[in-house]
Formats: sequence, C-alpha cells, structure tokens
Amino acid sequence: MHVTITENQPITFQAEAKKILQNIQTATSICPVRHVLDRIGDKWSFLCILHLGAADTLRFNELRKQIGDVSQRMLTVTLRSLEADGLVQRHVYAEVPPRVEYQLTPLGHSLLVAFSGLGTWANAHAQEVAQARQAFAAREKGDG
Amino acid sequence: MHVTITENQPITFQAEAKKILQNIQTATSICPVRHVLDRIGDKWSFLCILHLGAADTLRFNELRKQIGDVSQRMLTVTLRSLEADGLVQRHVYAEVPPRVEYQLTPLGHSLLVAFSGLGTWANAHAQEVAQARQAFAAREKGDG
DNA sequence: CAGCATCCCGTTCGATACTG
DNA sequence: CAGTATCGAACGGGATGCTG
Repeated sequence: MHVTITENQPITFQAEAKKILQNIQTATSICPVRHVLDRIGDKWSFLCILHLGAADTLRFNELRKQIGDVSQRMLTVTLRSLEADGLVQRHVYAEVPPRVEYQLTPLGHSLLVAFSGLGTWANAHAQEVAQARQAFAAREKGDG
Repeated sequence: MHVTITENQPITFQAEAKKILQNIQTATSICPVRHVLDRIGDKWSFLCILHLGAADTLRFNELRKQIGDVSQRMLTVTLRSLEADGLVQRHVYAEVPPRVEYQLTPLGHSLLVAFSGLGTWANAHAQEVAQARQAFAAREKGDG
C-alpha cells in the first residue's frame, strides 16, 4: 500500500488509527468503540461522569444542580444507563426524606481517565476549532 | 472538603476530573469539551476521522464504502462539519468525472490521538460493560 | 462521481403532572 | 427528595430524486 503523509505528522497517527480500526473489525458484530461513543456521546453521560469523578459522591439533586441545565428526566435516564453499564454505583437509603447517592465505580474511574485525553485536547484546541469555523463560514459566504 | 475514595482508586482520578471541570468552568460560556463531544459524539464523525486517519487520503465513495452503513447524505453532512471545524481537508479536482479527496488536517490528527485513549478503553472494557449490562438486566427482572 | 433538496419517519428530550 | 408516566415539539437521519 502506498502511503503519503504530511511531513509534520509522524506515521504513528496512521498506525494508531489502523490499530483502532483493527479492533473494530475484530469485534463480533457491534463495535465496542461505537458503543462507548453512543454511551458517552449523549448529552449528559460525560458530564455526569466528570462531576461524579470530581465530587466522589453526589445526591441526585446535588448532581443536577452542578450540571445545571439537565432536566430531571434526563438525569434519571442517564444515571440509570450509566448504572446499567457498570460505570456508576447507586446507593438508596431507606430514609425519610429519601436519599440516593451516586458515585463512580472503578470501571467508571477508568473511563474518566480515558476521557481526560479528550478533555485536554478540547481545551488545548478549542480556539483553533473556533477559528477554523469562522474561516470556513467566511469562505462559504465568499463562495455563495 | 471531605474526601473518601475507594482504596483501589488513587486520588489522581479525582484530581483529573476536577482539572477538566475547572477548564470547563473557565470557558466563556460554552464548554469546549461539550462542543467536542457534540461534534464527535454524532453517529459518523468519529468513524470518518478514524478511517481517514488510517488511510491518509480517501475519495468520497471510498470513505463511504469503508464505513459501510452511512448514507450519502450523512457522509456529506458529517464531512462538511468536520471541514468547518478544521479537522478535515477537502480537495476538489476540476476533472470529469469529478474527484474529491479528503484527508485529516494536523488538527484532525491530533484529535485522533486523543481518541486513541478512548478506543483503547473501549476495547479493554467492552466485556466488563456487557457483563454489567446483563447483571443489571437480571437484577431489574428480579426486582420488577 | 459527488452532492444538494425534499419528504418523512423514528427517536430524543423537555414540560408537566403524579407517587412513595 | 427522588423519582415515574405521559404527551408533544424538535431533531436526526434514511430514502428518493435531481444537478454539474
């Protein structure tokens, strides 16, 4: 296979992508990476994991307040989903008034670490992306 | 602040999450991490970046064939979006029949690297997640 | 070959009301 | 407090047909 890559980008990136693709192809039928992205790509899972990771333990409404703009429904749905995936642990206390606490499982913590690379990238390149967007919009206007 | 964390999880995870949240809070109004996830959380962006990273340069239909189950419309929309974000470069050749080639920009390559952590995690823990799901489903059935 | 425009459907998600 | 249930709007995304 003929390979040409821009000089400022070492060949490693390509190898990395191929490795991931390999793993995807190897998967029985549904790609695990796709699944993970389906899970954390939704609007709230990522933030839930982040906040739970930062605070260790949070009650339902504490978490809701920290995230800010999540509806009660979506927070419930998201937390149940994370719980089903074994990423979040749910503790229900038989008290009045009711108290439910959430925290990350070890698996959830490990995912948080995997996230951090993405978080770092986002913060490092957010401006570049914003500039690219502006440049693209300007170009569009010029062409159209 | 009182901190209790399970013994098998070093404190670093928490610090990591706090750091990311710090950066999120710092952002003017829209969190860059959220933006990135909005971008790559959609159904196809991630796969586009992966395949382009692995193959270096791909034509429209080549990319479409590699991804497999993407509609023409969604591939177009996705690629335009990635182009707007400065992650993908689009080369149009004034030929008959038309030829359009896509490849990652350096920025796109750097994102690919950030992805790899997630890809690794997904492949490493896919089974654990699947098992957790099954256990959860069984528990649900037992409770309900 | 590459891509845009239109239609249409399923899913997602917010708002609201009710429960233990 | 921490949910569940239901409804309706909004959006994503597939199928189809048409252009350069």
